[in-house]
Amino acid sequence: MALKSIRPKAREAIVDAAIQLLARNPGASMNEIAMVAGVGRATLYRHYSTRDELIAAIFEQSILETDQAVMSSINERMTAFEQLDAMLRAVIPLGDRYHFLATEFSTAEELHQKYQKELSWLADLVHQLKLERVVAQDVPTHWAVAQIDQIVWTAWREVGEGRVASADAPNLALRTFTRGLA
Amino acid sequence: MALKSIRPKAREAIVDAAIQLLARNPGASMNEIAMVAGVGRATLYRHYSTRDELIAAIFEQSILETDQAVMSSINERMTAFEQLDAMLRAVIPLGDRYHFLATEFSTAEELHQKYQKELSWLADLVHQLKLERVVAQDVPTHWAVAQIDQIVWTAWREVGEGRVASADAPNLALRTFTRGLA
DNA sequence: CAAAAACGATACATTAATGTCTCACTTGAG
DNA sequence: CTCAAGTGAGACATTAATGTATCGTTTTTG
Repeated sequence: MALKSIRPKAREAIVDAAIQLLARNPGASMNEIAMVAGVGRATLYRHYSTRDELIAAIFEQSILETDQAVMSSINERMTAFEQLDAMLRAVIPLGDRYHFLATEFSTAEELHQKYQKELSWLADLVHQLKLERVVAQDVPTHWAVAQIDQIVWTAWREVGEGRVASADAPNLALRTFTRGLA
Repeated sequence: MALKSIRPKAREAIVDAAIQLLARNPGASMNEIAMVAGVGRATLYRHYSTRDELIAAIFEQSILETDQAVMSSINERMTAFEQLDAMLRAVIPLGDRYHFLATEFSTAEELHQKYQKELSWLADLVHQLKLERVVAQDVPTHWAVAQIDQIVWTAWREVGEGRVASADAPNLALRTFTRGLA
């Protein structure tokens, strides 16, 4: 088989498969993950010696990737509204990774703190959106943050199911967030 | 113990506990469910001899309760917008039950069809909302349905966490759906 | 009060997933 | 080419959950 890739870093394949599977079904087994990753179960355990360790790695990578995607798509000179727009465009394609952060998985203290940091960034953004009158003052910040979470996840899913074009999703999401469906 | 309730129907307690637990953690064990229901594990199995059977019962009851709650809160003379309003008020307190229908659980054919019926009812409502210009024509119906799902679930959770007063939740949800957060 | 039904507790077999280990094979570096 | 490292396959022990069965007790019903 000339196409057989020459042993690409197994860790990446494992983490990708795990994110993909666990985002849809939190109960996915190590066996399934190994198979989807195209890797022996033993190899999986060589890289991540327990299930918790694997999940922690996924969690960390999810934070890293989404954080990096967001940070490299925004800058200080943008308005909060523009930042929200850029953030949605950057994050929706990573919806599966993003979902890991939203559905509180691991209870490990360190990871939980990193996630809280992400959340507080979002809360800050919402706060600025209020100052720019994009979000009304009387909307609870928690509610707005939760809506962003849900809209990102929904947009990713709808694109994945082929019901919304990937190019349209960020526009639809942004519009839904700010003006609703009217 | 004078307060010890005199053997209320165990089935209700079991189903309630199961809905409550499984909505939050789809992997909850029969043991946990029995304990939360205040019932022996053996008794649980006397009523539902397998886990799948229990889940099917929950699924059915969830459809029944939400359907009944919705149908008894609306009537033909209401506009679609008023129906949406009434539906949110009726369903948000049942958010955990509602979530069962949204997160496709059982793959049993019969149950799946019942759920599809619920979904198509929602799709019809969205269609009428478009005619009433509450929802814009160019919003995909699937997207609108997904938003209703997500908003109901989010509202229930926020109320449960104590971040939103239960009296405010339906207003907030309706407003978010129609006008967004602006 | 007395029989029948439902219950709690507990023991037990079964199953599925986790985690460990070994061995033979493939790949890549020197 | 050779050797070390990484890999796949699979055997194995361990654990946790599922589902079954029994027994003594409590509750309900008639």
